[in-house]
Amino acid sequence: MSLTPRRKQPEKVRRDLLDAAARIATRAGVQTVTVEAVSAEAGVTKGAFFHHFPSKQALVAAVFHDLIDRLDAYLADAIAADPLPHGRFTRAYIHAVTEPDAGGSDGLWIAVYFATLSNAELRDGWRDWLAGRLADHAEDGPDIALQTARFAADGIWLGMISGSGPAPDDLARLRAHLLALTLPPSQ
Amino acid sequence: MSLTPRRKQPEKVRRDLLDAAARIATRAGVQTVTVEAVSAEAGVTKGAFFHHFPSKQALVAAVFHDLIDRLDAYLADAIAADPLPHGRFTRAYIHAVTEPDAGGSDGLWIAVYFATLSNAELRDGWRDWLAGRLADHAEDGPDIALQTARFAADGIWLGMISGSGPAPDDLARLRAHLLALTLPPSQ
DNA sequence: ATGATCATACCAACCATTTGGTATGATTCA
DNA sequence: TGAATCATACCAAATGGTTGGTATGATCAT
Repeated sequence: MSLTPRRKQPEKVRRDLLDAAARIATRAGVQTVTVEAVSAEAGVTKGAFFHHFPSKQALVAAVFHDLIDRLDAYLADAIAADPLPHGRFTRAYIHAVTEPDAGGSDGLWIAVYFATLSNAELRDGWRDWLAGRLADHAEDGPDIALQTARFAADGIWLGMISGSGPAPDDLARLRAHLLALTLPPSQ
Repeated sequence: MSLTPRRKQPEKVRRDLLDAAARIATRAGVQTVTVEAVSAEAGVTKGAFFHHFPSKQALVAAVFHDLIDRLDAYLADAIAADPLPHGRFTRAYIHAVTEPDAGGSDGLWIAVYFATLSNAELRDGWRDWLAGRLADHAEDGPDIALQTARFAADGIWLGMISGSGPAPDDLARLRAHLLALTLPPSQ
């Protein structure tokens, strides 16, 4: 690990491009994510961009999968740390979606929205991913209370990224309430 | 309604442009809403478009306000028809958001998403509108169960427009469950 | 070791298309 | 006639993508 920086470091450039795209989407909105803007933000030229990605679409897909992977890792950890089986997945999902910096860097979730909603192909990818996770935790699927809690988390997330979300202390109350909803019926 | 063809009717052209924009956004996504596409869909040229709207931004804003007005009318009706005071607004909101053709033409809600999320100014407009409605029905605001139900409705709506929504019968079950959540605690 | 060889990583300039917007002229209505 | 309504033709800017070329570093025969 030499201190003299490697002059060519393709992996880092590729990573920088991915991060730059997410950062720009977070900072200035979806429509400002252009190939040139991403390249400039990463400190590189368009030529380099198209060396690493065959198209802008490919970059978007890469950002998407990158975040999906992060989300998967977060969920797996949270589920493993949860001693109560019932509603595990839903609780982890609530945390991941509701805490802005759950997946790593802050606000990166806006990029998920950007990738997901603005593109039909990735929209299907998101749907399939969610269906897959629900299949992995089949017991969380049909339960109507858990379903409701997950949709409420989605709604809160939508509010957060669209600026009409709850105030911070309201958010904490809501999260606690949603988590309470995931507990088994107190029969 | 004369059979003699083609009298000029500027109001109708303006309406057609608004409807065309919403229709295109619904059919083919946000980024396909261009002034040329909207003009063509309305059976008119760009010249006519810019005669009725000073900019594309103005068109988007008009679509937004148009749908807001429709939503307001729908909510007012639903609230007036609801004999139970507690949770009136939230129930009306659930219906409006959860039933695709609640506001009039089918699927027009995607245009709300398009107008709201893709534009900072209109995002603020949506937030202010929602805050205003909640102020009108202050009793529905802080109640955590009602808050949860509204956010869940938002989440369902998000799923519907992003293709990852619940199946039709699941949707009916969910709506019923959300409506049940709005009833006063059975003390 | 060292020089030739070659693939990878990157840059700078350019291209084709699309987009929002404008200028101007033709019709239509009052 | 004169104002409103629309069409045609055009423009400047931005965008995704391409091209030709350069710099760097790994490989390998010598």
